[in-house]
Amino acid sequence: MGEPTRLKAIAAQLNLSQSTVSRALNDYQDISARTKQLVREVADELGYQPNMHARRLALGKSETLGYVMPWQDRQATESFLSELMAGMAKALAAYGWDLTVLVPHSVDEELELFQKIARTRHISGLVISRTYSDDRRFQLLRDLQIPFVSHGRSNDSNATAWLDVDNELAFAEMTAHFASLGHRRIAHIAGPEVYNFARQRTDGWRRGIGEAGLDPHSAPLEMTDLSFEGGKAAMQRLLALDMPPTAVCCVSDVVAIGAMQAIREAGLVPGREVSLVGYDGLEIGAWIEPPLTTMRQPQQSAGRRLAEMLISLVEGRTRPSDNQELVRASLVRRETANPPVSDWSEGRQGVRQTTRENSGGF
Amino acid sequence: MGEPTRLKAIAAQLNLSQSTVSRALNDYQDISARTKQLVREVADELGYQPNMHARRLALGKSETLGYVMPWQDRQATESFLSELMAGMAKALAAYGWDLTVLVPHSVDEELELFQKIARTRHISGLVISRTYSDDRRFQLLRDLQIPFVSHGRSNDSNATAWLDVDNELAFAEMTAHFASLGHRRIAHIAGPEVYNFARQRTDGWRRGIGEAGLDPHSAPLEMTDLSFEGGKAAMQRLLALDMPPTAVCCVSDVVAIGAMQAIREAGLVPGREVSLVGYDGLEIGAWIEPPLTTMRQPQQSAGRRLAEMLISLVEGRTRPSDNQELVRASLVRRETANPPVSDWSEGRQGVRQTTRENSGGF
DNA sequence: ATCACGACCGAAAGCGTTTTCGGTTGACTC
DNA sequence: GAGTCAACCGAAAACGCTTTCGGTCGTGAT
Repeated sequence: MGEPTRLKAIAAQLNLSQSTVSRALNDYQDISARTKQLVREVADELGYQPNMHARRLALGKSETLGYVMPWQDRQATESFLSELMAGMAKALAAYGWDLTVLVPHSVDEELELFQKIARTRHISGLVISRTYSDDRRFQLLRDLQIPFVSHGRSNDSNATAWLDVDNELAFAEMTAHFASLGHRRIAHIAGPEVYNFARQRTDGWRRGIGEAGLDPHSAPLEMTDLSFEGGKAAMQRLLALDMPPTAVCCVSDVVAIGAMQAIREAGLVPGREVSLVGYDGLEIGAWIEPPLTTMRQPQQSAGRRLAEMLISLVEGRTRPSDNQELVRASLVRRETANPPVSDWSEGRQGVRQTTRENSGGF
Repeated sequence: MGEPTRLKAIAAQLNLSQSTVSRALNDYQDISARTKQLVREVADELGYQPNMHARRLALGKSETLGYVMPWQDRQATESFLSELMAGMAKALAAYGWDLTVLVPHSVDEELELFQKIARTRHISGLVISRTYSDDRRFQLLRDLQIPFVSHGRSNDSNATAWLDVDNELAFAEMTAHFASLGHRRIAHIAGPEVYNFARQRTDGWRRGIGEAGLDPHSAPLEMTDLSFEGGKAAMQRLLALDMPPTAVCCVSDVVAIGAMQAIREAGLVPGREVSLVGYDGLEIGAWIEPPLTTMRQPQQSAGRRLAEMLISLVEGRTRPSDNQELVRASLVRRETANPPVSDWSEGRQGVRQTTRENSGGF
């Protein structure tokens, strides 16, 4: 209680000047070891903590990073956001830096926010996420000379700092996994193309299809938004095909859970007639029936890396292009990815309204 | 690009002194309307934004609030955390304040963190959550004279600021709801007593039991931790009772979802032989089979209120005890709360290993 | 004994605001 | 036409830190 102890107080107590104390605490070379020792002792005893504002004003830097929270489409991101942020905050705390969260209501407001930050400079670096394939933010942040790292790449991220999962590899592997289980009709429920990660995942799936010796052009592909309802509707469309898929690579867990619902409502069981794999590694996936097989990337360590990269950028120790990191997602085997059951879809043909020729191919 | 514009620059451009410009921007009375107008125009044109550190140093306050993220037990809280934080951040942004997130690893570290904040004062107020019935933080924060508001009450929160859901009312209503549907054996799966909200919910359930004319002492009560597994295990214990409940009030959605799993594994269907209601209003509850009935409180507006209360505390406009707010949770009717089916448990008696007398009671 | 030179420290100038305290105008009173 | 009083503005101190620039020692070399 009372007033916090300032530099002045500890200087007075030791009959030293304020500047000496400051340099002692900052480990300057021109202060004797003995003095440093003394100063540190008294500082500890008095519980000295520097006034951040004074410090940051003098230093001209803020030691504060901002995380731009993706908020336009609440649903999909929510669940692991806090984990990511916790990872960042913990890493920053180790350096004595702060994390402030920024919540723009719209894209335009986000760009305005950047302008403002460029002027106040009270936030010295930004982490952005939910990157688009065409993402205006990259150009703007470069122009404004705000250090930043993106969680996810973009067409415009060749020379900037980023941390991304290898989405393409993940979905190629996912597809290969299905192929190795014996599936031949492996569909993909894709997310909106504007999101770069959605495009990457589709690319990965397509690559996997090709590598499995299947035809990418005839492989079933449905697009949807990143929601439960979207996944459900997309799956319904897939089930209405002449040759429904026996396996589905879903762009996200939430979408996959929606797809499972559609499968059940069609009188089938997820993981039997139709296998599926989600993406994100949401814990809830383990709680549904049957538990959803998925792919996970560790969010907390991602947060840590993002923070570390950004700090080194702000400090000028590295260049943006030195901070590009691709991490690998890993498969979380649960119960929705199994070998195909033999020809269930033929049995269903009778049930369906329209009966066309099964187009050849596979 | 280039240097941000400072007060000095706009003063020079207008042949005014720096202090005049400052006062003009802050709408002091001793500056002529004309001058104010001029200053504001030039400021806009140059895109002036004050240097936060200088401002906060001069003002002696930080215009930054901290949110202490509950991190000890990751699981249960995660999902709506980001929503809460978004609510806070948005509200703060309207005042030009910042939100920084704090992630202590342990209780002790949290207390240390408070000490540090008390000295640096670079965070002028705290929002804490996950309150315990006996919560040391309240006493400490008062001693340190750090303005704070808690999201949830405690034994020690009579004179401090808080925002809480009326947990007791919610669970009393939940229980009454079951009673009105015709249930007589209404159980409760409770959370750890250390959490104040868990205790409140148990109290509410007990009150509801009494108000329904049932006997609180013989009503089935199981405690567990706030996890899927915990809920599952607790439900298994309830199902092993001589007279299993036909309805269960669950302390949280996650616990309820675990309970549903146990019900299914016992060959029963949630919402038929055993009804249940969760708490939290998680979206995922709508995605499982059958969709989980639950109770919800709006997280985002809670965040907003927490921020507003804390600002007014920091500004000294109100006293802590003026900021106590109880909000009401509302029932989200989905499909797991239905009238009891007639005497399913008698049929099960044969299946069970031990067959005791059904004790009379109700 | 002088000079140079490190080693160590103090004085003081910033950093960019806010705010107090006077000081200069002009109009208005009597 | 001297005095009063607003109205309006500038100078300067303060906030608490960092950092530059000298300055004072004692030591060793000359």
